[in-house]
Amino acid sequence: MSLKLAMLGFIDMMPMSGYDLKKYFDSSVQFYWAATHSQIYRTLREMEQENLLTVEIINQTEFPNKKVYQITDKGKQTLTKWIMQSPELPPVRHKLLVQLSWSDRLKTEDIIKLLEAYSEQIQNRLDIYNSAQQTSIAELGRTKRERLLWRALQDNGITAYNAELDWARRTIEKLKKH
Amino acid sequence: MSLKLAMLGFIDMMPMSGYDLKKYFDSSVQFYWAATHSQIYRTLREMEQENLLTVEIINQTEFPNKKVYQITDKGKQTLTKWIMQSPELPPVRHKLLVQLSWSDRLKTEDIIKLLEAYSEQIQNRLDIYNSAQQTSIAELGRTKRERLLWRALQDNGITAYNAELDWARRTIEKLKKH
DNA sequence: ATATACTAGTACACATGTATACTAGTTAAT
DNA sequence: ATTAACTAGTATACATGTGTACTAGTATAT
Repeated sequence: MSLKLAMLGFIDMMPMSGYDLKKYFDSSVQFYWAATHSQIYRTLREMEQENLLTVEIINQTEFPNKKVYQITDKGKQTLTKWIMQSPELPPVRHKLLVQLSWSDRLKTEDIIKLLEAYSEQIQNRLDIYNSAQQTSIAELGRTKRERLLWRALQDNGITAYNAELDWARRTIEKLKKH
Repeated sequence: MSLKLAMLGFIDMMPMSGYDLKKYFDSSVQFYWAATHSQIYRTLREMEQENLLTVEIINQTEFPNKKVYQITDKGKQTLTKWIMQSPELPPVRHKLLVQLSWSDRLKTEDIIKLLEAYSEQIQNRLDIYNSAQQTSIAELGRTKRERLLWRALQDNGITAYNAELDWARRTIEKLKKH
């Protein structure tokens, strides 16, 4: 449902192809709702069958032909309905925590190495979030309030990853003191 | 893989049935790696075929018969290998953020209601994390260091949800000032 | 007396996500 | 001259996760 929601939102901004959608996903929502191209093309076909979208085949000479999807009235109504759905807690799938659960069989230094490697990954992600490019995406919002919202989405990632980084450092300290 | 890792870890503590496993999942790892009973029973069969586990059917008179699974040597080796795997960033599937992405079509008060409903969910989750029951689970660790680790897992959840709660409140304030 | 919850599983169907291979022309780089 | 990257999609297999129905006996509650 959320994949369809995200896709509908983009297509509502502007009619576009699956190929375009994939690029928009990768440059914006990727960090809180990633999608592969297989998923996107499959879901476009589904949404067309559900009459949320209509297709038009655009013939191109220099490039392969493309299918441009447009949102229908039913699609717009569905979009609004989904946006207002009561929010749920994001499901967590935290592999590192599972690893740590059973890591008592490792040497303390190896547990610390796990946490340090993890911290590095987080730091890389934070670097991307703080990059000028990410910031400028939020400024593409169509209204002042939409820009405020998009900045809040970016803030969410930065806040969450900073908390995670703090936690990793605290945990490393506790292991060292132990 | 992580499901198998989590299951192997439990069975390595003590031979047990799928039914037992489900209960352990629900009372401990559930918040960072949830599993349904369908998934657990299916995966037990797979792991037996891969020679990570052996089964023994225990006949019971007052209850249905049960299948008790035990870890093999290969299972123990695999467990250690998986624990040491280089950590990855947890994939994020944050539906609320997708909703907020396209929420500019709502009234500001309705966006705030979304964020408030979300905060409530987080608060509920935090209450569970802070409950005496959750705390005592960490104290069941078999060694001092394992207890330290299990407390760190609990700390991870508390830290992450507090950060999320702070973010939601900040975002509500920004929307109100707007 | 009846309904509910617990124990312990099997069997499916379906939804969602991932990974690759394939086609096929165009442009840019080494 | 050849390789790589870009555009735009199809096809398919597989992995993972969710939901529900079914069996069947025991214990507890109303």
